[in-house]
Amino acid sequence: MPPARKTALSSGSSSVQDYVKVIYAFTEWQDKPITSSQLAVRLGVANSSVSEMVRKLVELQLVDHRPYSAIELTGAGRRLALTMVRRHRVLETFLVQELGYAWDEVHDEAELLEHTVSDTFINRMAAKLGNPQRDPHGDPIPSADGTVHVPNAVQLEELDGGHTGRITRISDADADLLRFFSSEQIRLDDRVEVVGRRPFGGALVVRFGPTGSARELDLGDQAAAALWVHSDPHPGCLLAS
Amino acid sequence: MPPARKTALSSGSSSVQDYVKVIYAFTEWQDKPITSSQLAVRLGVANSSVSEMVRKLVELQLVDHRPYSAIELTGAGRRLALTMVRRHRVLETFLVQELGYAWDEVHDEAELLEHTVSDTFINRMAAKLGNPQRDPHGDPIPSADGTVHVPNAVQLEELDGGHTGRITRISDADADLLRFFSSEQIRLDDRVEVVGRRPFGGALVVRFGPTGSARELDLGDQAAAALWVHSDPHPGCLLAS
DNA sequence: CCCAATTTTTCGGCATGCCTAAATTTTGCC
DNA sequence: GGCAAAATTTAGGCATGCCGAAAAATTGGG
Repeated sequence: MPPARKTALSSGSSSVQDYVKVIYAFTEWQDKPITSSQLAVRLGVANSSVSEMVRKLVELQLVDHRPYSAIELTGAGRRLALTMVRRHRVLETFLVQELGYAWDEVHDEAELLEHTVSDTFINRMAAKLGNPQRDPHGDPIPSADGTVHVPNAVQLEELDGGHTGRITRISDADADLLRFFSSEQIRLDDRVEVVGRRPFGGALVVRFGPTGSARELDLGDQAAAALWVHSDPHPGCLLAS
Repeated sequence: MPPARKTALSSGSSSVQDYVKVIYAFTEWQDKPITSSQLAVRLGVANSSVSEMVRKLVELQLVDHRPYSAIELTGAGRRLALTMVRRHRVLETFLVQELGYAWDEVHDEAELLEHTVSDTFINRMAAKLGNPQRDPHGDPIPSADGTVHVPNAVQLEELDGGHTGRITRISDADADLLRFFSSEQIRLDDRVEVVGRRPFGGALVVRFGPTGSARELDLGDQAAAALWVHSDPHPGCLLAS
């Protein structure tokens, strides 16, 4: 008897889910596919572990991979990844809105729960929340059928002086950073203006808050990379025709 | 460096938690400690697996055990078990009250989640629910500090004809049975009267509902064992002086 | 173009938990 | 009390995922 034939789309083990999720997250921003060693770093495992697991993911038809080349999700892999992303973000939203968690507390809890909860559970949470489109950090929540609307934002880091915009996304990867943003009262949907950059690769100077009472602030590289901005059209930039 | 020294009270693996939970659940009703083979049946694993795991539980000082004799929880074991029971029952209550789950849907979901959630998560759920004393099946919810009030109920099965009482607890072990109770409109806190027993080990005849419009019903052994009743004092029984 | 540095894979090992089959110990019936 | 049946433990294996070390493939600088 064949061993209980996986529902194809269905979960896979907790490890499989993590691998697929990280591969997806990488591709979401970089346009290059992820390499074995980058995957190892992000998962905190040895390169050899990645090699083995990737072989398994190929068998499960979740990724495409030729030896010594980069790793790309298949359609099924992408669907699984989107399921995991949806779970994670619905959970985070629920923790904040219904259970009074703070911004910086939700990531780790969601990271654990996302592997365990049923689709029913997620969908009922989402329904209770009114099927929100984004989570507390501004990350888009894929719908149950797997569609996502990724807002076209850029990292604050990449904007030149003079640009203005609205914060649409704040990376939840580093809880300390989130606490820093909290303490500086930097929040989703705040307006922001890039003033300039301190010389010799120094901090980014930005202005936050309403145009009258704006606070000026120095942001280090990590902070500037964690903030994603929907940039307003700018005189010096004709890309947005 | 010693390997990340367990917080003593802290979780243990998912398997350890299940073993401890089943050992506890058994002792909650039977006054004899559980044997190896009974444990195997309840966990759905082979006897040999139990032997191995019990050795590990002894090492972890969660149970006491001499070879070939029964298995008993230590203080730490009981504390861990109560933590798990609390988690399970808070989860069940939350699923029913906040997410609109039905009675018979919650057990399996809670069974999975109880191993994954943090204490914070459980305590915030409990707080949101107003720190309930019992779950949707009437099972008592241990408080965060590990105190439980077990209502002194007996299985309906064990009552003789003529006894009356109130249903205080309905075992959630069998979802089909729960659906049966639902369809028969048998609910927590309903009054019940034992009419008698069909001859030759037959079904138990009981009467449910308000004294005027009561329905009479035959209950099989499994159904009668799943219903726990707080029995009223009875003329023929002088145990409650 | 070639060789050394880097990346990736393979190879043996470890830990967890489970299994079946084979001891071993206990129990209960006569 | 003895002996067979039942319960329990030990022994040897399997699957999953991880590791470090060693081998193999790729790469990039001279």
